[in-house]
Amino acid sequence: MLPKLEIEHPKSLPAIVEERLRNAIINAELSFGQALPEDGTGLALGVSRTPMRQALTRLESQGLVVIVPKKGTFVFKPTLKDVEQLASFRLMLEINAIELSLASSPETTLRDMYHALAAMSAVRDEKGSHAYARGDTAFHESFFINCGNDYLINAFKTVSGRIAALRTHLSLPRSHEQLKSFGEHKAIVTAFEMGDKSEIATILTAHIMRAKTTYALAIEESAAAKTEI
Amino acid sequence: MLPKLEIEHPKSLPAIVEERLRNAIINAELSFGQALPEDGTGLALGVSRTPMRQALTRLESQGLVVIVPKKGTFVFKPTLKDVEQLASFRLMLEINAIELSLASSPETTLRDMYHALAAMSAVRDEKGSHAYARGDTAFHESFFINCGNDYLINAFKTVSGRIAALRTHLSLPRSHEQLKSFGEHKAIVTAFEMGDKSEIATILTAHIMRAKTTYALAIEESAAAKTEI
DNA sequence: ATTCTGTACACGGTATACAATCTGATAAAC
DNA sequence: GTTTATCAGATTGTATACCGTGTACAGAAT
Repeated sequence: MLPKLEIEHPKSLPAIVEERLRNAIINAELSFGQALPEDGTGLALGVSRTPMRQALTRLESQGLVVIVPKKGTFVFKPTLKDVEQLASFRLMLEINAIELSLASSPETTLRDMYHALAAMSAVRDEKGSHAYARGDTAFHESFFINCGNDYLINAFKTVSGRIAALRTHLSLPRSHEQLKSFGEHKAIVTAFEMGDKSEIATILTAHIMRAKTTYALAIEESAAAKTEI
Repeated sequence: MLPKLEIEHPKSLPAIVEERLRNAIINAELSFGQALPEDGTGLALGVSRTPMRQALTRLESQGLVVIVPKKGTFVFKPTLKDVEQLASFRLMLEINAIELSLASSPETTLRDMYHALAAMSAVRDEKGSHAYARGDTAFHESFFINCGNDYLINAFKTVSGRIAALRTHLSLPRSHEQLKSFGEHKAIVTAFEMGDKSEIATILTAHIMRAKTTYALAIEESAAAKTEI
């Protein structure tokens, strides 16, 4: 018997570009509405148009960029309607995912939630860093990783980029919100440990709807700021 | 104020190819696992590899084709696990969509459901035609069209191709199922008219789970047939 | 006869060239 | 001065050439 000597295949260029752009959008290196020309002018990635094009096509299906035929590709720009609909949709996915996780593999889910919670706790005071947001993302991902339904996971993946982008773009300046947010996360874990589904749903609803309000305010503010100028 | 005079832009080649391939997969013109080379060998679409590639990339994100690096692109091949997970996921989406439709625009939803029901009724006896399946698809789409949440619509769109493909590929030979199916659709409309949410959920669950069982059987049969040979 | 290996071929990965079209600016006409 | 016509630049749309990799088949060695 031969020992397993698996090697990792080199990632394809489109995959690398996609990941890089995704992170750039999520971490606010690129701003909403920013143009992303196919030839990569300005973004110093040394790839030709073909892989770039493919990456942009994939990002479009994740809603992170908007491709306007014959005009160009731009980073998505969230509207108030987007924020509201996204929050409702996300709530639906998360409630289903967390209930499935509770039913099928509560131990590993709990472990993953604790991990994320610890990471968030460690960086709670670092203002302006994206570490807390990453922990937040990881916390919510733990429901999906353990829910056991690949389609549900996939549905979350296609919106998680937008959710994460909203978080980093719109919630940084109000870091006192982090306190409330952290408390809610802990409450979710507690309710999960008790196996109280309706309590989980209640807290999750409050949590996500509060986040929605925060983002909605931020969007209105930035819209107001624009008309002032 | 000017009247709105929107024109439809000519569809891009990738969009045409995507739609054509999508329909071909859904209508069983292509079989599961079939290879789809980028240069279109065999498929008489006269386009070059670039738009073909883009179409395949988009179809991959809808789960209709599988792209294996350096090997090729193939029509997806549903497994038992797929069918089960897809049914659960679909059920979740549909229950949410139909409840939203009931809350926000019951009249137009009802109208759309009646339309689809009439179309199904008209072709109920044509065995082997895809007309009934199309009506079925239209019926379920009416929840999403009227639910008012674009993300929910989008999530459904990304799985509707697979659902429709399962329908045409795996349910045709058992056309006596159509009778039961038709009755369930009518029952859904009745419950919707009464505004009875829990009744809707009950029927919808039974409806989708029965479809799941049908597909699961068909897959097991075709797997058994293969090992016999 | 079976297994291994070498080679030819086919296909996807990427880069690039050329065509089509949109945008914005500038100039001309009213 | 306002409107329209024209043109230049830029950017996407599409086709294709080249390269690397995977696969299949045939031939050789055991």
